[in-house]
Amino acid sequence: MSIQNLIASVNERLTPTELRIAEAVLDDPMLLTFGTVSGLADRVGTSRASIVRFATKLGFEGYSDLQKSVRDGVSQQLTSPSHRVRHQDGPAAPIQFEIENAMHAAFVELDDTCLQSMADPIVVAPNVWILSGETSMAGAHALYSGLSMIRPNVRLIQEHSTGRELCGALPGDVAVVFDFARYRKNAVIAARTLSDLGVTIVAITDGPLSPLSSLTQIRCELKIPAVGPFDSSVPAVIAAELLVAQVVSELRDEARNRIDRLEVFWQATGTFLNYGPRPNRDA
Amino acid sequence: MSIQNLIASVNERLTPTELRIAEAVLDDPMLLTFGTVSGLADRVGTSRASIVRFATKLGFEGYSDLQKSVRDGVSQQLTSPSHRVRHQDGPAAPIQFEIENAMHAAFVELDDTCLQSMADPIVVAPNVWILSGETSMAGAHALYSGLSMIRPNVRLIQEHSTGRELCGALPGDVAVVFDFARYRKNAVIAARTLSDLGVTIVAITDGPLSPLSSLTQIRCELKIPAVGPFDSSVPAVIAAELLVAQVVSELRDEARNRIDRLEVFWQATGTFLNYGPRPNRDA
DNA sequence: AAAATAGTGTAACACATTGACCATTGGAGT
DNA sequence: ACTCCAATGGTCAATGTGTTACACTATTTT
Repeated sequence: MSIQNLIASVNERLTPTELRIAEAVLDDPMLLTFGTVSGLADRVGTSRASIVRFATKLGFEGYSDLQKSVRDGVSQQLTSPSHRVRHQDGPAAPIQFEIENAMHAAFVELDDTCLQSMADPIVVAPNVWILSGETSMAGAHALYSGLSMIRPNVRLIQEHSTGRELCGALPGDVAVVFDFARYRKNAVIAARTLSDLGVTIVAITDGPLSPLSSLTQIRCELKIPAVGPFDSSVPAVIAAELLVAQVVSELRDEARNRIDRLEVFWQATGTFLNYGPRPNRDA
Repeated sequence: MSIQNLIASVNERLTPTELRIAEAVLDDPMLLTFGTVSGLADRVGTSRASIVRFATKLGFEGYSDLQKSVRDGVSQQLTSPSHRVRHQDGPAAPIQFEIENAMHAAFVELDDTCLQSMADPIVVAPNVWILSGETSMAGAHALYSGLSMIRPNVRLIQEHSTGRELCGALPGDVAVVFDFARYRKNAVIAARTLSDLGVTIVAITDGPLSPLSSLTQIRCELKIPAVGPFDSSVPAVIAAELLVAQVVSELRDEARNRIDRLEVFWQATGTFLNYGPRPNRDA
């Protein structure tokens, strides 16, 4: 059983310090294979005793025992060459290539100018409506999730309730519409109706030939790769996330305040398991 | 320069004892990687001092220096590509770079073995339940969208109706749970309850330290980059899409038939604007 | 508010490793 | 025979290792 699985099996019972040890070990397993108790303790910023306790909690006699176990695993890996080939190229190699291509293209398309032109109307609009076909819902959901955390009056429209929900749309509002080849009739018609109403349309779609492209200049055009029989949502999700980030940077304090208030709610309702400082946070 | 080459370069000047040491080391390099002076001395049948002299003759400061050199070589050999990816990201890497790194890591993690272990239970389960925190909903939605097109009884559980919906779960069912750092209490508790009920848990999460990891062996562990103030859903979406593709390839005709029937419905209800052959189709 | 408990660090320990130093061996040359 | 010298083995203090017992703190329970 690998050290990762071993940690996984007890991760609920780890103390804060032991968690830090686990993180360090998972981040760089070499620390265990070659390292010493003292080295690991210094690296984690704890005492040697805690390292030993960590080893015993994992079910070993002590650190030496744990290290021996890890080394045995490493020896096996080294002697069997199968391990090295397995990870080179997965079965998804062509898919991987396609998706990475599409991602590159998406990042090129979503440059500052494009993102700004899409974010500007969202910043000032009283209401933001998000429309999407059922199959490209992942991108719409990412946008909804992000936007609704940083500004009010964001609504994700489900296909079955298009009319009922959209009847509240007013001139000056913004509608962000996701739609890709084999364009959903429902989404396109709703977008056209909103456009006629004076709602600004922001289109996230797949090319100048899209029916959405004729509705608005504010749009981005993505390359959509296939994963198995279906289209990938990854480009749409990236577009949504970058758009959210752009809106955040334009709203500045307003967005930050809202996030702070949201955080208060989360803490009060005990939404999350841990409230410690996030591992990767920078804004 | 490898230890073999190093020995070769001085083999003319080795004393008989040193030759025996060299033979032992070449025969089993692990002796050097993990062994001690005493161990090696006993194995060769000589004194510890001779081992040290051997090390200095090879050009090192002492035995420790030699061992360090060997270990560095070994480390490079067995550092997996995914690990290398994870470690090359600097402190302030641009978003694009971070996301592409995370994608690479995701493709490495989601190899055949991993995808199969996750797809197998989904293929045979009577019911599939998809759980997710609100913030990682995009991945869950991608999975729901894909799976529900290729098999029946797939349900996406919203946080507010967890209890009402999940009470229909039975042993033998499968629950696919998305959850990432700052784990949603709701999702974790629901997963644990289902697990106790005898439902197979498939976890898409962010490491062995996730509370989900202690529930099941069937899981994948993704690196989640940050986009602005929020976490990216891209890795979760990719995992979902690859998983769908894997399930499709295992279901084969059953999935194809279902897609065909769905197509008939779409045509009958005029869901799409154009019915021409899809641009990117291959399965 | 007091007591019990869990978590953590400090200090002491027993032991292993290491390389410098010295002793012994064994053979080659004078 | 004797010296010389490289090769080898042994000893030992210094350092570093893993481990354990104990004390302190924070948290929870009573």
